[in-house]
Amino acid sequence: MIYADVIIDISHEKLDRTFLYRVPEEMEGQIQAGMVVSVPFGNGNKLRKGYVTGLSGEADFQGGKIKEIQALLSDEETTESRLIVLAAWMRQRYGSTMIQALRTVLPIQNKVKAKEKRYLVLTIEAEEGKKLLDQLSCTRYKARTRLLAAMLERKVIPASEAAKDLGASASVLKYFQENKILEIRQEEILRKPVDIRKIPLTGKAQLTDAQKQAVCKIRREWESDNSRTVLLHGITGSGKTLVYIELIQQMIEEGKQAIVLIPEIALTYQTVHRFCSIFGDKVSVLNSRLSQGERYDQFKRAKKGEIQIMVGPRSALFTPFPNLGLIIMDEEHEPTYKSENTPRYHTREAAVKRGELENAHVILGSATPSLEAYKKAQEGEYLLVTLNERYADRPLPKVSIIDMRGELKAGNRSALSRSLKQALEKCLEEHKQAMLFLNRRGYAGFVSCRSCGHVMKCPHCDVSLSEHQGERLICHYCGYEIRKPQVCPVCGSPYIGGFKAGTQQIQQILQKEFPEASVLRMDYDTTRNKGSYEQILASFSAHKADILVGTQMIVKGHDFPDVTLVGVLAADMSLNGSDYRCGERTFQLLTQAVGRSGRGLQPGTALIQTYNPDHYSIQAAAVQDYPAFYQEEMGYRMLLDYPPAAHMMAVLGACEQEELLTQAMHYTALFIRRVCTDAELHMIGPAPQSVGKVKDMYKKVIYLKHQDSRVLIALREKLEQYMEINSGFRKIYIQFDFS
DNA sequence: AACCTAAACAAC
DNA sequence: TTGTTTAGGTTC
Repeated sequence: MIYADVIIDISHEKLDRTFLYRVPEEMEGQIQAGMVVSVPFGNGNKLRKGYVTGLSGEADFQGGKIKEIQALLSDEETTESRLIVLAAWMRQRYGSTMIQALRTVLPIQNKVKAKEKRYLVLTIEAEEGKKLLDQLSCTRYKARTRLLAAMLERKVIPASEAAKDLGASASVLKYFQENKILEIRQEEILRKPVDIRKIPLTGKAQLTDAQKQAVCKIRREWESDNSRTVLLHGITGSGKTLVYIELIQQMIEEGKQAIVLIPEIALTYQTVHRFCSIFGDKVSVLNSRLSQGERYDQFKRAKKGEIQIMVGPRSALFTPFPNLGLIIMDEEHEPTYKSENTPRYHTREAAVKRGELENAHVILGSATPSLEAYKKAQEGEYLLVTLNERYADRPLPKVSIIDMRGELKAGNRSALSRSLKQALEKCLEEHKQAMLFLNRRGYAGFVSCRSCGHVMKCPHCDVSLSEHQGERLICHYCGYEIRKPQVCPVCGSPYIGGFKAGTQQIQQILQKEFPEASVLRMDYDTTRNKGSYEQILASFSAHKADILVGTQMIVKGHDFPDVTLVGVLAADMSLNGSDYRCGERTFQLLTQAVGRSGRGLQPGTALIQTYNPDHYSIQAAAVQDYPAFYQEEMGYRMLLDYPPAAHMMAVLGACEQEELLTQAMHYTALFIRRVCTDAELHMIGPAPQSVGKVKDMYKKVIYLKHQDSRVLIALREKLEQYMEINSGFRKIYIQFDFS
């Protein structure tokens, strides 16, 4: 007798576990984990869909109430079954309900109405049709005659075309339908988000020797018995994409499919363009701006074998390809690869897991690898492949670090240093382009009163309001907006003003300083409309503007050959974060930003403005020395037991009532101390999260560090049980976050 | 989600 | 006492 563990397809926390069902004898040979079955459930024995997650020889459930599986809804092992195994792994690794994990992994969330196209199909023989046509042409039925003549010629005509070009109204169609002369057939059409026709096929570019060597090294690894994940470390401008393209080509020739992961929507435009120009309609795209229906259609197309390459952000990892051969994760270090929703999975880990389950190769690519990946490469768990030369021997840009404290001493209080101003002048004279990077959107970072020091804060969040153009104050966390007050609301002083320039202000300053130059701005505020992102990039790429000012979204992956100057306006901004990763983040942003310069024929320069010119992240980024940075940063992580030196789990709590949250987190800490007496476990907190209140929700956190991730996972499971039983946690939202 | 049960509540 | 609403529990 065989039993199956089945998860019922009902989204409810309390149903989020397996139920044991008996497998009827006739199914014993076919049933497998991952299959979709129909089972009687609940008091009314209503038939419901369920997922088989495992099979066992004996029943570990007593009570004699075990019911029998009604039917198999899928009759073969599907791609989805492997995705279900991936979901089970995610549930266990990151902590979530199985249904939540299944929902992130399986595209079938809610039924989406398929878009349809209607066709007219002739159902009578040609001869009979001709006879009819002769009869009709003698009558006054002009529209009927026209339609029949066209139908005889083409047999199948799209309904829209018949209506528009032939003037075939509904009454005409009705006549033909009633006399069984033609039929209207409906065909589901799958929406295509990329219009391939607009992108010309260009074919592949020649690989450089360094790229060829990298490809060879990767292929050799793939031929070995237990091939490892590859970490492709290529400096900015070394042409990692060409290496990807070469390897994808190989996969397609072998009849396999490839997934290309990119950090976020921002990057899709250029990457997709690049892939489409080589692989044409074999490519499809996913991004968060696609509608539910479009998104679902892309998965369907992949499953049907219509496409071979899927390009998209982290959700593209779950594309149900029938024979997945390769997963490429570009810009592997990007923080957007970490999911913010439960299960809070990291795409890197999930990609490696999926590669393992599907027997597919995985390549992680970056100019500034995450410490996690680089450490694994150093230890031999990943294969490290390095690209050390820029494409076509272009030199790396000359970088100077500008000490802004010196500027202050010299009496320059502007956001632009004197050297940057000079460099901009020179750049504009030579008719080249410049990019200025400032990671602060809006007009000013915060607004405060010069006489009493009062800072304008958001009433719903624990952050200061940012000033935007048009005398508006906006909260960047919840979107709360008010008019800028004329006088200080506390002391009544009129001396109230903004501090710390944002991108809007920089744009204004530039327009004033360089009235003849045209300045584009790209940040969250200018890219909210569909297509605006592409528009800005396209117009800057066509040299319709001289200077591009923007937040971090401008530093990633773009290739503008005319840019010879990059200016980083406040390099230390990301250094002052409360996260242990801020050094790494700063290094990555700066390296990527500096790498935008000098990608064309002209050598480039870069200027980094900072108040911390001696910080190792800034120093290492200036000379693009990753190993040096890694050494330094890793030493710091080891010292303080931060990942990847140890594993860390954050217990995040959120609640509308501050008191309740404080108590609950206090008891959580006590519980942790009680159940885990391991001296190796380091606990920090409970403490307020870096932003202690967002949208009227108070937020607190406990950090737990341990060398062994299994200890943390076990602890998480105990905590989940504790919180399930204890009614004090009813109103508290708890999330677990691994890093 | 769908169903059942017990408790709370209102009306007779 | 009886009917009606509602909160809470159970589902292999």
